[in-house]
Amino acid sequence: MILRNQVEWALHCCAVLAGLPQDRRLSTRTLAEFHGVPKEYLSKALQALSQAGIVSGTLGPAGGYRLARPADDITFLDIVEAVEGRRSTFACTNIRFNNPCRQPCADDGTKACSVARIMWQADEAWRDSLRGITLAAHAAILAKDLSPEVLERNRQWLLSRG
Amino acid sequence: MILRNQVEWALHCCAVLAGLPQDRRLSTRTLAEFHGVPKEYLSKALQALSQAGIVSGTLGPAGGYRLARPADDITFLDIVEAVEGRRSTFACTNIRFNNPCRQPCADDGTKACSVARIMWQADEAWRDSLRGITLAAHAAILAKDLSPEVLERNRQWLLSRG
DNA sequence: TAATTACGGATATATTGTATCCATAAGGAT
DNA sequence: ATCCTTATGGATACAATATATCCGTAATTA
Repeated sequence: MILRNQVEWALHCCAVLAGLPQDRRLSTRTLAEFHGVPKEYLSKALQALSQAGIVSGTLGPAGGYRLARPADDITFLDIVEAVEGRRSTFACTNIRFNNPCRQPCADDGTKACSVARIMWQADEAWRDSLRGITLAAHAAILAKDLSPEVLERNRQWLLSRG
Repeated sequence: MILRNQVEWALHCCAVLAGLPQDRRLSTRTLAEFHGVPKEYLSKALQALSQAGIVSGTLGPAGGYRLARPADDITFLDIVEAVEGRRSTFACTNIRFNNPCRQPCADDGTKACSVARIMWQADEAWRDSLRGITLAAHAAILAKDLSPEVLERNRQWLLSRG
């Protein structure tokens, strides 16, 4: 069980977009070169983000992507779910109903399986954690991790491409 | 991203074993019939549990599996990790190092990527949640969910098989 | 008109999950 | 002793998903 590579790419792309002026756009080509990942496949992830309303894409030359909302209104969970989907990591197939000695309606079956409830509760803890981190909060972390020089150099390289 | 079917099977098998006397054993055949899952494939999950020291398997007729430890000393996380492995759901490929304008040693690279740290923190929240539920705790939940009659009927069916 | 872009569909390949089969060793019953 | 049942582990086949590429279309700018 592991998340798609696209999740990592999408998170880094959004982090990059969050560090730029809202009106500036970056093309798939630029984002792919910056991160060293295949352009065509990255495009699929960006399209998923676009469809989820996290980024906004425009056509034509000088087109590309920008964040569709303020950075403090986009959480890591938003991005992960846009690319990975919203299904729980645990799929309950209701094997309790396969029980050969179970009489019909012995238990009503309206309640979810106790095992599934526990697993879904853990998923919710995972989501809560990711819901607690916005792109703005991540930018603050990044500012502590990297030197101003590195951040500025990246910024200039990206803005020179578009 | 989704957990193996084997995780669900392993959890239910362990829950069943937790409801039986410690000295009684259940065979793969019985566990597979009870849950309506393929015997050969379930066997792989039980072998993983055995190798992780969660259940103990013995050979020969009247052989089978029992819990290797008391039910209050086995957590959901133990079982999930035995079957699914201990890798994080997020694999960091360090795409930050692909940055074309990055100068060598601009940042030291000893620190994990900020994105990965956030994702791994969420994984830890997931693990914490599963670590908090033991098989004994689950048995108490099950006792509330199901009627004593159903539990006893299951118990008798299982003990009659072995 | 030409070039560049996002977008979406179709396809191909690689990796992983699911499932089965078989050989082996060990324990219990006859 | 012999036979049956069991766990264990290896090998294999098949299905589903992830990864990646290619192409056609529409929109936008120069």
